[in-house]
Amino acid sequence: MTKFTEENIDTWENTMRISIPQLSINTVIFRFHKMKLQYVAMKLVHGNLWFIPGGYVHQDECVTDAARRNLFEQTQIHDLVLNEFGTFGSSDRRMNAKSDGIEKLEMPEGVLEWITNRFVSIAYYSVITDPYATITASPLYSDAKWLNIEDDDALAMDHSIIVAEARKALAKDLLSKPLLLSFMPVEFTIPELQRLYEVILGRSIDRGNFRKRMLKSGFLIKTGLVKGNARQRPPELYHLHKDNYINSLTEDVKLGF
Amino acid sequence: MTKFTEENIDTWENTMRISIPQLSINTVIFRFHKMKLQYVAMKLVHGNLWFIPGGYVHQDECVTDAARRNLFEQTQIHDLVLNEFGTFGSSDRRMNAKSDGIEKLEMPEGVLEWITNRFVSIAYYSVITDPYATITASPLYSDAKWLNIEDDDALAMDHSIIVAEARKALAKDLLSKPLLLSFMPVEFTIPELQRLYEVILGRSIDRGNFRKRMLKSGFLIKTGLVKGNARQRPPELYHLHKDNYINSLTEDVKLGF
DNA sequence: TCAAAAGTGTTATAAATACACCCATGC
DNA sequence: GCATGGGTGTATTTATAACACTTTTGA
Repeated sequence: MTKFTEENIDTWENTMRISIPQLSINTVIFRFHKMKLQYVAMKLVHGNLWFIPGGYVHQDECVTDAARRNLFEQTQIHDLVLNEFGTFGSSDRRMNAKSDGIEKLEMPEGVLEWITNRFVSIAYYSVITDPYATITASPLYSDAKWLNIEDDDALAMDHSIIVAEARKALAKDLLSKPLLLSFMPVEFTIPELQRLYEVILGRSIDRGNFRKRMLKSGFLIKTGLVKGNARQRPPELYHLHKDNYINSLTEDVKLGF
Repeated sequence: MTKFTEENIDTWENTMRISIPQLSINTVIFRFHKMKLQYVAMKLVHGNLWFIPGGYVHQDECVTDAARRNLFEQTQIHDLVLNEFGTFGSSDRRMNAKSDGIEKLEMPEGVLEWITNRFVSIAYYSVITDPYATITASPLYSDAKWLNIEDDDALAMDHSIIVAEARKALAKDLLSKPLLLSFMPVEFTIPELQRLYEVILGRSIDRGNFRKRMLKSGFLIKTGLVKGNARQRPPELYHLHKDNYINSLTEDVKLGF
């Protein structure tokens, strides 16, 4: 796709008409896949610039609904975790038509003006359960892929910063938001869970202590099955006791008194 | 002030020209005054509706700078704590010309249209050191006062919710942001500090344990003076050891392993 | 039998919690 | 003296952290 079709132009003109100008949504879509924390990045049709998914807020729609609609358009999944974690609003926050290869799309002047305007972006993160994660592209983007967060690939604009902040938000929300419901498949092992915590927190955790603490929480139910891995002792499979897990969550801040 | 002056109209028309439409800033300005956590509310000229301070983002200005400029316009103080804590963007988020008494201001149609438009608001909180807190009004507002957060007065629009969320943000930031530098005067007592923590956290704290924990942190320096209060043992005065206090702050999340 | 990773247990230290008791002040 | 809130100490429990040992598997 090297230029806009008539249909694309109509879609964009409609979007511009019904959306709040200069305000965008960006969502960091996470998954935990093969022991890696990953997020979705999309490539602009021309050039080699990668972005995280985004969209606009319709006039008759609240911001979180816009984020949810956007997420659905991108993943075709309803009812995902969706948490707002910050606003990105530097004064030079805009796409560059030349360096970003947007002008090669040969879009109408009005659309180009809209797209290259200064945008304030409200940032969300979401979590997708691994096997159901297919991402659909949009007219602007020709490719979508999962990047490992530990690889810190360079993204366009301030999107690398947004991803980094999203990871911090994950860490802060680990005890208060039901993230495991989305991160973990129906059955999983404690070592897998530990890797998730480690990559979110960015530090290693003692195996014995992690296990002890997790089992004491009371939301891990042993299935009796084991995961046949490789040439080592197979880890035991657990599933989440949803109610106990939800009840274990707390907004409390640990202050030490 | 019952209607707009020529000068006000000029100011507003300039604001509209240079600001991002449908995007606003709101700031909850806190102080700790006479053992109460308070915030600034401003009354619209007509009617009896109270709002928290707010403003707009100029095209050439980043969002946090806009919040800072706004705060300065309202308080005449530079360099205050300013933390973003959320976005408020429901689809019906707008002022009502009739019920809010805005139409009585007899402002030009363009200004009225701007003001009563749907706005997405980015919310900040700030903290002001008690004795320096004078608030200046604006053309829209005839009165400004400090409200006690525990009184939960009803504010216009979603502003009560914004204030409640701001308090939650204070609690979350208590260990990671240097809030005490702004909340406490140069000299203060440990019981005063404890009341601040209690009102922010919304729960009572054991006196002995609070004291022990605070003194162990190493950022409280005894001045040797006491605060002559009333008919009881006078509490000792302390001041903050700024470096030690800053060093004691941490972004770490306590997870238990 | 060996390496590798899982599972379990022990111990030392530190932190959280719940109190009890004394102290200084003004009335 | 006494009520009031401030300052101090202690004991119990719980949590954290470090680490050693055992188990299970496939090659």
